Amino acid sequence: MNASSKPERTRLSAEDWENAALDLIAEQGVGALAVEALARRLGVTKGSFYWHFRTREALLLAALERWEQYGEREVIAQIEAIADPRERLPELFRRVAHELRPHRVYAALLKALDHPLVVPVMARVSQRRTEFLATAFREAGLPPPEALNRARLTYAAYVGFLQLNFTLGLPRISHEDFDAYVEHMIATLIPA
Amino acid sequence: MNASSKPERTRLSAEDWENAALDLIAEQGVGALAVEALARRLGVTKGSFYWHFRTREALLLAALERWEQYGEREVIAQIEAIADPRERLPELFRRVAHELRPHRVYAALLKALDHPLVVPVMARVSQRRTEFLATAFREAGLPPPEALNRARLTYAAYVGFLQLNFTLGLPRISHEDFDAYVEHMIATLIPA
DNA sequence: GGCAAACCATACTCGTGCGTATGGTATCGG
DNA sequence: CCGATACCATACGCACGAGTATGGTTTGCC
Repeated sequence: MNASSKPERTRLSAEDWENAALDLIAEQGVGALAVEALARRLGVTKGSFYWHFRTREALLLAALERWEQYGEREVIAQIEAIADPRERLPELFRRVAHELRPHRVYAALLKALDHPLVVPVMARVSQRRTEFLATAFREAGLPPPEALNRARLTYAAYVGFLQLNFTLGLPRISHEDFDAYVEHMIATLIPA
Repeated sequence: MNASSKPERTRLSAEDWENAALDLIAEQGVGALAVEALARRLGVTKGSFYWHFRTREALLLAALERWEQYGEREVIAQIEAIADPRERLPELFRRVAHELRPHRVYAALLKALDHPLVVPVMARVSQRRTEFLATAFREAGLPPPEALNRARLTYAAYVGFLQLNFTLGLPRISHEDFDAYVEHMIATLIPA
């Protein structure tokens, strides 16, 4: 029992701080990312932090870039591995719908679009994902201009869902209702 | 020329502060709502503010409630005035798409979902609007369970669109492309 | 025209969180 | 085993924004 019970009494690296920052952001939002709070969380003090980073913003930036790098690698790879292009979109929907961890950070960053540092990161990520969706819709048979609009619509629906059901706690949808909702999305957004 | 050139040298009421607060929120977000800044904007000092409100949070709360009250009255009334239920949804889409002012506040509040005070307000507003959409979809011929899911999907798409194209400045979509997008939404989300 | 209430200005206090200064302890190559 | 470098603790300074204290000015009303 020495994996995550006590705060791991080794010394820290910059990456440790970045990962801890992402955890904190996922749990309490960007606004809660304070250096003294993070230090307490890691069982050290500010003195440690300011050895690794020049400023609080530097940590935030590093954490965001880290997230941008290692964020969606697996999902995209898994989907592109599916042979039949017409099977990719429904599979993507269902797979994404049953994740949780990755959405937390994304939802937290959506709530923090005040902050100038997160805007460009979110813009890049959202842009890439929308384009990924657009090609998937083209491969599913939609003519290019419609594929792009459908991708925009789909990704907007994803983003909005996070806000409404994650951040706001709109009438806590049940497990079965959620599955029905996902199937409804598939039926209306993906061409037969 | 004495309507809005100089800051209106009359004395202020609580409502004046609330409206000014909403303007500021729409422009710069909830985070920028500071009492000294607002006071400067109105050409007075803090001394005035703390006569009208007990605290900064009290102002925010009052402003939010004000917005919740007088927010969507007209739109809903206009739409319900349309005789043919099947014409209501496309008309709603087009009409909402060509507004601007109301979306600014809503988008600003979406960015401020960190703040505990805005969450319940946004939850109530979003809930009501979703239900309004659901009945509209039922009136358009969708069976009740599907109507609800379609309403959720539609409203999520709206929220997501605001985030992606308003807050983030994703590739500034052109006017014609935007109209095409709206028509695409109508075609895919509204039953024939 | 004068008094009471409403409204506003000025000058503070105070908490909070960032950043700095400086000295201490662990770790590792030679 | 010893010095250099990496890592951390403690104790500060400092800016900024909320809230308070207190007194001044305007406005409505008798």
